[in-house]
Amino acid sequence: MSSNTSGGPTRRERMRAETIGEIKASAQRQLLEHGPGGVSLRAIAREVGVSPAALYRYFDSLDSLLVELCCDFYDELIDETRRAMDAAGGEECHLDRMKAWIWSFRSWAVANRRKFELMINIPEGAAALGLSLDIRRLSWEDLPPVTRKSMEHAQQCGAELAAYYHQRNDDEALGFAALEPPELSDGLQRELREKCGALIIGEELPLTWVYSFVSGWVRVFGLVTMEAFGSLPVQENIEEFYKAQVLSMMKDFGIEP
Amino acid sequence: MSSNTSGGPTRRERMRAETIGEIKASAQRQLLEHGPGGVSLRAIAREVGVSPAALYRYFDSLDSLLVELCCDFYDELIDETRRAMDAAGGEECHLDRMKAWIWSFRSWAVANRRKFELMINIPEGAAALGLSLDIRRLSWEDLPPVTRKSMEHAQQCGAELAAYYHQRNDDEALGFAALEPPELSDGLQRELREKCGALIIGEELPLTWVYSFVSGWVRVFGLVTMEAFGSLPVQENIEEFYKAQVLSMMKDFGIEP
DNA sequence: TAATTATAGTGAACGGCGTTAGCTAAATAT
DNA sequence: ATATTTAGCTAACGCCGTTCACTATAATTA
Repeated sequence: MSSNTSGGPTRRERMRAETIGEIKASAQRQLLEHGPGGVSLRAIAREVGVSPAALYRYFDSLDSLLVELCCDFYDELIDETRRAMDAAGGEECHLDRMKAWIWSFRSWAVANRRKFELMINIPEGAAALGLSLDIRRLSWEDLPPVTRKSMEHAQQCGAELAAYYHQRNDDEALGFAALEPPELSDGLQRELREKCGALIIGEELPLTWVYSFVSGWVRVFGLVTMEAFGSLPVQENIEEFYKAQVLSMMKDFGIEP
Repeated sequence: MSSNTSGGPTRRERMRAETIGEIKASAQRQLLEHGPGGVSLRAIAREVGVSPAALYRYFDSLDSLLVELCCDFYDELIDETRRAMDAAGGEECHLDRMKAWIWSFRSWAVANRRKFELMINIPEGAAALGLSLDIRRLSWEDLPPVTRKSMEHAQQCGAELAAYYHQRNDDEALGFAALEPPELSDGLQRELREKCGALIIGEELPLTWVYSFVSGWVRVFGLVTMEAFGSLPVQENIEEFYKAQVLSMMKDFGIEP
């Protein structure tokens, strides 16, 4: 007597989904209160009103529960970033959309320090972009889920850069704009183009653009993690400092506002 | 019957110091093998050949043992950096000494990922520079020990920047060299000067220099942490990429090699 | 409808953990 | 020689993640 004949999810499937939701909600509460490492299966079981062993019907282990949480957080981040980018302007506003990406990344990470901590410390997630080497030989579907989400997030920005590049390239009056890198060996050039170009940005761009992208990526990553971990020297005027840093970056890239 | 009459440490003090050494050594072994979080008091006790409770004669808790380990690691890092800087050149070579600082920081962090992980994740250590606000009202001796060490490390580089500034300032032929920041509010200007200037660099420098220093600091921190956590896009030609980044930074600051 | 199978749940146990309390023996100090 | 400080012990408390054997209950099949 399954309701599957009417197409929708089974009654059991609904119950199961709801239970999973409760478990995750409880785990998230504990994460927000005690930080990663303060999340305990037994405490979750107590809160949900079930025996500890029962949780193993829903998750393989505490770790895999945390990984799933992590993926959810990436989805949150990606959604919010998408919204912020769309609010910044539609087509032809790629520069503003990139700024919106940076800014919403920062705000989300700061407003959700604990979640962000977890995302950074999750082993497979941290090695997200670093795995690029093996990534090339792996199909997208077989990547560790956190890695995939993390790349999805990076690509939001990379795609915008590519669009911006084409926009400037089509309009001959604008010409090119990118940081001129020092002389680079063939090996590094290839690595930059293959990994960062094809994987992050999604298509092949000139070396100057790829180098600029990676340089900017490192700066933004540094800013966001330092602020989230509380090790940014500036503390009272952080927002302004951020904006100044973005302006400096653009100036370095030869982009005037 | 204490050997204290002859000035040296007591027999008991020697024993105690040796035991502390054994404990730390065992803890470090576990850290290197299993990462932070994989260090257990009971396992240490087993390895040292003593009951778990006995360890509490030497350390207040597992956490404080980890904090002490952390301080030792900072000493290691600071020592190695000092060596590298001295090897890079004596007086008048401040630029090379700063490069050496960056480079040895990077190599140490990569060669000692596990230790570096611990240093980053130790709560009070991470908030090192971020605490600057309260730091101003605290005497140096009362700072959390990890914070002090971390600042000591940063100051190694900051002092060099100050010396470089004076060198260029004295020699009128060279003039100034620093990144021109965008227009900054009075509040941010004061914060930069007070916290980063007085605290990191050790003396007051022009705003352009302080801004350049903090900008560079963020970039280096981003690079080092990303590489240590394996999330740097470039993987095969990291060293060259690093050197390129340093060159780009210098170029941005208006410093030609 | 009756028999069967898949699923969500239980309780008890294993081995691990950090930490505390109370005790003993040895080393030091008086 | 006596008193005191110190290093060590055992045992226990209350956590933890995880596994195992077992039971109802819901869904499927004959």
